[in-house]
Amino acid sequence: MTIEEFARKIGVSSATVSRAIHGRGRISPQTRQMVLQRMEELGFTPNLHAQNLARQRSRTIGLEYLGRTEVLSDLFLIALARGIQHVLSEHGYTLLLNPVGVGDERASLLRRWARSRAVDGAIVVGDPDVPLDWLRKLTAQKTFCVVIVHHPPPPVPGAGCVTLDLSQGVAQAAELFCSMGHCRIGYVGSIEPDPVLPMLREGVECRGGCIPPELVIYAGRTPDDGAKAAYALVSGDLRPTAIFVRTDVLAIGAMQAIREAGLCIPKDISVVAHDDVPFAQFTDPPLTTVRVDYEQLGKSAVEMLLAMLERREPVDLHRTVHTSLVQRATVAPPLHHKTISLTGGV
Amino acid sequence: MTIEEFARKIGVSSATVSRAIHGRGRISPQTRQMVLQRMEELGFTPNLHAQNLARQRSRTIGLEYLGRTEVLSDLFLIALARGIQHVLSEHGYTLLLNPVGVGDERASLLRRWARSRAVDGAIVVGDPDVPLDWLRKLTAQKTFCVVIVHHPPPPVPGAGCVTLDLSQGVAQAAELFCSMGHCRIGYVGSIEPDPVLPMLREGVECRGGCIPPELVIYAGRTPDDGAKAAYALVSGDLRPTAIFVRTDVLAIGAMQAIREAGLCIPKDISVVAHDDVPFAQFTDPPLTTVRVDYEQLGKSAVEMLLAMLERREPVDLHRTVHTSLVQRATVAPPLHHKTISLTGGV
DNA sequence: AATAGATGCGTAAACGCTTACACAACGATA
DNA sequence: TATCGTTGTGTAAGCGTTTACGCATCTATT
Repeated sequence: MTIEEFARKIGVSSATVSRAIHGRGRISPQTRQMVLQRMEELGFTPNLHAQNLARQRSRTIGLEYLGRTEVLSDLFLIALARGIQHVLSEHGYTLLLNPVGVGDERASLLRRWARSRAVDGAIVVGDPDVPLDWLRKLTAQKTFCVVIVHHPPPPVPGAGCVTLDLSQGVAQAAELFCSMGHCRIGYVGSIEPDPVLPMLREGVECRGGCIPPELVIYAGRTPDDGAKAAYALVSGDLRPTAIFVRTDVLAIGAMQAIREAGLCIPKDISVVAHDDVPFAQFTDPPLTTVRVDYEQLGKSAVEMLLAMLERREPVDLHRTVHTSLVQRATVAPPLHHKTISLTGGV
Repeated sequence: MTIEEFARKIGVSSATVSRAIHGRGRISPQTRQMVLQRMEELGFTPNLHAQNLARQRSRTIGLEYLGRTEVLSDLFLIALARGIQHVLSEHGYTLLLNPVGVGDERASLLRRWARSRAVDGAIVVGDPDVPLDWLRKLTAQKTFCVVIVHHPPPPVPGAGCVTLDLSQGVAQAAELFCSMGHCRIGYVGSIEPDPVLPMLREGVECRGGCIPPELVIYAGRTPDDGAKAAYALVSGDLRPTAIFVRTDVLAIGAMQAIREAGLCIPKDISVVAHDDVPFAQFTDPPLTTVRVDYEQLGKSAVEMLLAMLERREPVDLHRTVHTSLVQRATVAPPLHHKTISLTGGV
């Protein structure tokens, strides 16, 4: 049923129906009520594509991740998407997730979406940053963007930024390690470049500890990657008394590898991870990890984007989200008094 | 840039550009190549809404879950969505995820999407089934559907069905329990109605075991729910020697509760769960669970839907996906020879 | 050389909305 | 009573595509 047919059927013009739907323009309250009610009765819903075409906007925004995995494969992106969708749906917007493909491939898909007006705007998660010229091209097409990055880029008109500052949580982890007496710490990274290692190292070194380069491994993304890295660390000549693992997903594999090596967490080796995904509190023992409030992050980003899209006035274009350590049970003081054999366990 | 502007700019008509883009209609190969190349150069992308309006279709499908949680909150739905999106993107389709809200709320949103032509079709996951009249209304609006359910509904024109048959995996679990010598088995369910318990009970009883009604608890969805239920089971008068937990997510909490009760898995109590989500192999010990190939399930459903949408053939409107048990390390024979005190551990 | 069918392309009419504008009806003011 | 703003509604012109149709132009057949 088209708006024209529907309008005839209830004895008004299509313009009146349109005004009733949007509550804008001059229309008497009675007529509006009547139209709305009969819409309900007859089940009329305006054609979305015609609306989008006429209004020159789609009330849809895209979520884009420039990293090497897909949005639906990463727990943290899922949490982010959830936060975004909550706010979005309250404002009648729709979220579009870029499908498969990686990095550049998706970056250019987003540009197509922008050009075809599939989306009015986008939230872009950097990995860890966002190419500046690409961002400029996007905003030049009147597609508003909010980027989520570790370091704020130079201002780009039409683009906002929420920076995810990991330093606090990581500093707390360093402090915990050192206060427990750990001074030789291993590091299992995910993918380079990685802003976390320098932060952690600074925190550790200013307290007299160290993260020796030979105890740094960039593992990858999967639990298996984490397992391999942990095994390497733990079976090396100079076993660390504690390790920091860049993501909980890596850590779940790392912990398994450590167990299988006959070591006990946290007695023989302490572990701190990063992200605090939902399963982190259910590992054995529960994982001490840096909490990132991804839902909050998503909300901040989308609120900023909506402000840009709706008001079209320069809102505050920068926010920061911080992290903090949540202590559970994978950290304990090191065993200084004896050497532990790899296979013997405790 | 509109197609008209672009066409003028390269010296042809808009119709020619359109024909070049779609490769349909009468157009010389040379012209087509030229247009395509200049599109690349000038960065022209047709307006999606105008296309959708003119073609009366959006190449978009919706994924709908009629249960009580959101799509992005359930690991199994995420896996499903991933499988769907893979196939979809190969065919130039887009996936739309219904936002927040539960059950009926979303069911009526999907109807709106269908009426507004936001989606051409939908994949509907029942919980556990799909209201028949609702489905008929949907297909009556020319929105093709594929439902994923436990029991195939009577045929509805315009709707396909893939049934997820859990019986095999559950039967294997029953067999494993019994062959190990467990005969008093506890059950932690999720939400009723639940087709699994009858299946399990049948398998257990025909081998001489039992699932006493007092050892059946419908817990909920979260790990905490699972923990509470497991604690109740394990601290009751008649402790089961093995428990079946309806989902891995419940199980992860249940296992923690069992550990905290001082019991050892699998020595003191065996656990089998259901779903085989990604973290299942990384619990301690690795979880024996019924594997559901959600990505495959999603692929089957979307292939069927695409066949209907593209009108290739009256495809086979029914498929079945089966499950199977993956044995890891949470099952062992029961300790028959002594009574275990709750707090004492082993 | 005349005709018929292909072939390639342009013109213009949808597709179903929104909204600027026109206009009639009305009460308030001069 | 004449004038004026105000209010509610209808008319019609976009929005940017797709595609049926018509018209040249070309090749193949007689």
